[in-house]
Amino acid sequence: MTARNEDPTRDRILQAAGVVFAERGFEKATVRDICSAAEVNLGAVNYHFGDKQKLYVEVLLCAHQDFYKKVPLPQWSESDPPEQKLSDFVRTMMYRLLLAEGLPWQAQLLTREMVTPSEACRELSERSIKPIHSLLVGVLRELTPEETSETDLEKTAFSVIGQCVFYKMHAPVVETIVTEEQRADHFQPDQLAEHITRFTLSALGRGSLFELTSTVSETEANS
Amino acid sequence: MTARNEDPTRDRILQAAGVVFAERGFEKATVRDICSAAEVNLGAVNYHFGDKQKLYVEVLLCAHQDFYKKVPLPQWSESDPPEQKLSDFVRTMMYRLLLAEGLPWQAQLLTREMVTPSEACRELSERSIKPIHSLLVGVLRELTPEETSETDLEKTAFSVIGQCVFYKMHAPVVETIVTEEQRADHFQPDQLAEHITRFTLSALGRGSLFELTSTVSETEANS
DNA sequence: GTTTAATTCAAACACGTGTTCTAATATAAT
DNA sequence: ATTATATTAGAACACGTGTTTGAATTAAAC
Repeated sequence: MTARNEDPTRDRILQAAGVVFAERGFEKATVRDICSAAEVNLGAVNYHFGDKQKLYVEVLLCAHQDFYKKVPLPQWSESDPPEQKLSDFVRTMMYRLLLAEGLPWQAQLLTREMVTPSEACRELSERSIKPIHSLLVGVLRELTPEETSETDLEKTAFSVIGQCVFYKMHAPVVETIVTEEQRADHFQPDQLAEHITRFTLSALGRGSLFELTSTVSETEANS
Repeated sequence: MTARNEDPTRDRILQAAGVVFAERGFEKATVRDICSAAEVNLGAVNYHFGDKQKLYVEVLLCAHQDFYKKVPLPQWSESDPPEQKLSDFVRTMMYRLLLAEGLPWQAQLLTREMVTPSEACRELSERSIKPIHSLLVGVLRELTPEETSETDLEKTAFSVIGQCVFYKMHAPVVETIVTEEQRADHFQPDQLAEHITRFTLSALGRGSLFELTSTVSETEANS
């Protein structure tokens, strides 16, 4: 049948476990579900991976490698204005967070770990998170005074990320507050990204929140 | 309801279930734990409440009533400057979120529901969330131009709340990025509240983030 | 005091979970 | 072909969960 493509049950498990874990998370995903999805015997997980947790770590590792090969972090040319970089960063963030359903399971799984890291493999989650964080800090450094402390930069980064993640994590909350129409009309990823970008730029003294379309303008609206 | 209370095991269960649910959440809290903590027979939960879920709803209802009688939302005098109101709001938020351990279990439980609402009783969670949200929107309205749309106000409110909630929800992430010392020195509730307040005010065109230490932060302004 | 209902208690039940066991089978080396 | 090893299969195990049961006990009513 299959020459040597994807038949070794180990790979089938890895694949199936990926989507099941991505859908349900570590706790709620059962070994039986995974084996059933992989069309593999129940004992196979323990035979090939030792136990459920080791399988999870393995899956996460693969997802991490796959994903960051296929979807590397954006890299701008040095000359790009930092406002543009921030805008891109936020938009990418919102896309990843809110459209993860449509993306391959790797993205979903990593997003899940980023948002609710499992106590199992913190070290691994760090590897997904830290690059994103430093990228953002780098952009923010271009947008803040020279003498800004590292601590303040980090808090600012958390302010940006906090805004983004909120819409993913607290979708239920948002749903109870804004109407269906409002959400359809004004709470789509692009619009949210624009709001967050403008809010942040305004906080950093670049542009103002509501008045002008100021993403790349030079208006020094100070008060 | 019943004039006579004190010991009826029902109350003991309610009390014990409160702290156990607050600590571990609905899923991870076991009926055995609760009954053991209440020093009550295992079957008592089912006898008095039907099942675990009905008990949870009951507990949440009580917590909600208790908490909002004891700790009502802050109400300022009309004359208070809106900057002060925002500062108070954010600080209260951070205290509730980050110091919930020290607060009675009701706060912890409600915070938990606010942050990860259980599918069981969404309607109940709404009752905790909406007042907070409208309070914030009210404050923000004073801080934004008249013509600001309701939608923009709401996004701005989510920007504020997102920043606050981030430190609660993603504590693990923060821990991987900032060092222990940094956290002890610069990431305490008061300092985070100040950053968030200044970030937000700056975004709204009031004050600037890093330069001046103008805003209300240290001044003991109790009302 | 007797009777009746409500409550407590210990034990067991039903079920889902991760894991392990042993025999059967495929795969490869000799 | 024979042997040795690696893998699979299905069943069973061990354990934790919420829930139920039925007898024992208490409290109340008559």
